[in-house]
Amino acid sequence: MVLQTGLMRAQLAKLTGCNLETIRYYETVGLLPPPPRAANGYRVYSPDLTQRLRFILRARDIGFSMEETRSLLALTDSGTQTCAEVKDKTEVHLKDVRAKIADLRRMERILANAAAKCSGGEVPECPVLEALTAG
Amino acid sequence: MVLQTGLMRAQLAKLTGCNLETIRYYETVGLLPPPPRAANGYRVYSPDLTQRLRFILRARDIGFSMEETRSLLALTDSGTQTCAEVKDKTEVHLKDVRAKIADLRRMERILANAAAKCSGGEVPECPVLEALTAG
DNA sequence: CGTAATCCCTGTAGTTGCTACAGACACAAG
DNA sequence: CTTGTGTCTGTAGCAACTACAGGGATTACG
Repeated sequence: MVLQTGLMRAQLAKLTGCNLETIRYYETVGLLPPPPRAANGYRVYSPDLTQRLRFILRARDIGFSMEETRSLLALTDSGTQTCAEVKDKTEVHLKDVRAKIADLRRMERILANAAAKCSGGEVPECPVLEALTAG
Repeated sequence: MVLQTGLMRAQLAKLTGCNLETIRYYETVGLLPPPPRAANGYRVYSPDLTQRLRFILRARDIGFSMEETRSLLALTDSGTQTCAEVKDKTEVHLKDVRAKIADLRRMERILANAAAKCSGGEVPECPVLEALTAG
């Protein structure tokens, strides 16, 4: 099966690291639009669908729910919302993203610290919990 | 019900923003240890259990699975692992955390950009997808 | 002091977000 | 022409919560 214009599902899965079935799932729940089909009925994925899937996977990986991801995607599916709506939602997401970054940085600092201490022979009394929950 | 030494479940839920039932769930799956009980059988949560729950919630919020969270917590439940194991796991988590931070920063930049463009009257052609998936 | 409201207990059922499997059709290779 | 691989569909299973039902304890009110 050779397609000059796009990828088939398994190729897309491999390229993005996404599970094969998850791609179809995202289509059924509306995160991905139904792609065009080849003559045999097989789905054909264009580069911009590939890109959209990558976005969804990243959002998932950093802890956004499907509804939040849907809302993020809606920012780009323009024409459906007013400018004020887009701006408001964007700022809400931005605040959320910055909070996540702060949490991750805290965790990064603690883990780096623990790893450094851990280079000796003994298991240190890692102060992970204290350091992370404080501040 | 007045307790001088700790919180009851609903108080803990309110304090941490966690769902009431989720606290009990984390106990059944072993992320939280079974807390001591008052004379009437009610759970009593000490400050360090409160702290542990906060850690779990943060980890969840930034996209760690329950198993990953369990593994992070195990770093602090010392005595169960060798130094080498702790160090290895810590470094794996650290790498993961840094990847998440990179993704989030990318998303932050894009959202901030979109919000800035959006201050005018028109809905811009937000290049959110392109910018996020590139790089 | 009774009883209604509220909070906790337990077990279990439902929801979200995937992930895997079963049975049937498509197509390339030997 | 059949064997193997890849796709299709629908449906079932799993992880991580979340909600609900039925029953006991405490507190508040008349």
